[in-house]
Amino acid sequence: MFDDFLRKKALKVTRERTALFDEIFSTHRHFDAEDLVIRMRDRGTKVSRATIYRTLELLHGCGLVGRVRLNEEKYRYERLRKGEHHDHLVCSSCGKVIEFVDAAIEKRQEAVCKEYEFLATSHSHQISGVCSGCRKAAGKTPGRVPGAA
Amino acid sequence: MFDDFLRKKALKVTRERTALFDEIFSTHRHFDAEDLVIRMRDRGTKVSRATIYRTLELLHGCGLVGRVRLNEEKYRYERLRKGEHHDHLVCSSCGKVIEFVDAAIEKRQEAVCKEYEFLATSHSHQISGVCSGCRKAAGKTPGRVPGAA
DNA sequence: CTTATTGCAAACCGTTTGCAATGAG
DNA sequence: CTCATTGCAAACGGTTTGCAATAAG
Repeated sequence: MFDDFLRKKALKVTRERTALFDEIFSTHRHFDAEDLVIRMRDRGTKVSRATIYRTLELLHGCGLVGRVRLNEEKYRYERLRKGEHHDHLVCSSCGKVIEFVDAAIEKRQEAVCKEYEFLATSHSHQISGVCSGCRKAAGKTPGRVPGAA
Repeated sequence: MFDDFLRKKALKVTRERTALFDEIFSTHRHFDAEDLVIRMRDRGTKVSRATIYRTLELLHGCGLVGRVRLNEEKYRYERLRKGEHHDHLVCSSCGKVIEFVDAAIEKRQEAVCKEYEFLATSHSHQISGVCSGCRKAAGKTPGRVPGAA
């Protein structure tokens, strides 16, 4: 599908782009650019950081990959499936990201936009806190992840 | 009130901190660090960028000022009044920020957290799109603000 | 006096970009 | 062949920090 997008735009299907797409779509995980640098290295495919950023931009532009700032300095990416949408619970202790969907919230958002005559194009909704795992482990050296908020 | 916080922590009430607090609390506007640099200069009080950042950190830490990344590279700050909370509609054309509160959404969030046994400490909810002003002005060179997304 | 705070400039960190070399079509 | 793409390293933009000078308590 990325290929279709590229061809339609007369862009080139390169080894790097294909490899990145494959790697990203091989899991459902959320990731940041640096994770991808490492995953590509581990996988044995060398791709420069610049290309990673440029490709993520393309994937984001065509709607295949979502990009959000969860109140951090860096972007977080996730593969997207069309028509699907969800919000996030972010654990500030271990960095875990839980996805949730709530129809009532979505509906209320539409109402709010209508009220302000606001034409929404996207939204991001994140709840920060401590996940159940870390709450249980409280006191027993919670698993602080390197980059967690 | 900032003074109380400082004294309680055995920190010093300096000319710079007082001036920054006064300036920030003189309006309700949202602002970024750079706005503050300019507002302080205009006001005739010279304060270094470093001190601005350090003071914002303090104000944020004690809950007097909120800090969010509205999917941009920089932080956005806003004065907070205790017990008060709101979410944001951000116009990607003119940069305007509209605040909104919706009890139903807040309630649903609590339900979601309960479901995942997640202990929420904060949340940020932003809807991006085009405000009514820009929608009306559409076609007539919308007022793109320098830093708008 | 003592210790926190300030301003400066340099460091930082993630991301973006100019440019020459490379490779897809 | 031609033009997009790549990798590198340097640039960027906002934020943070080490340090010597300064000022609050």
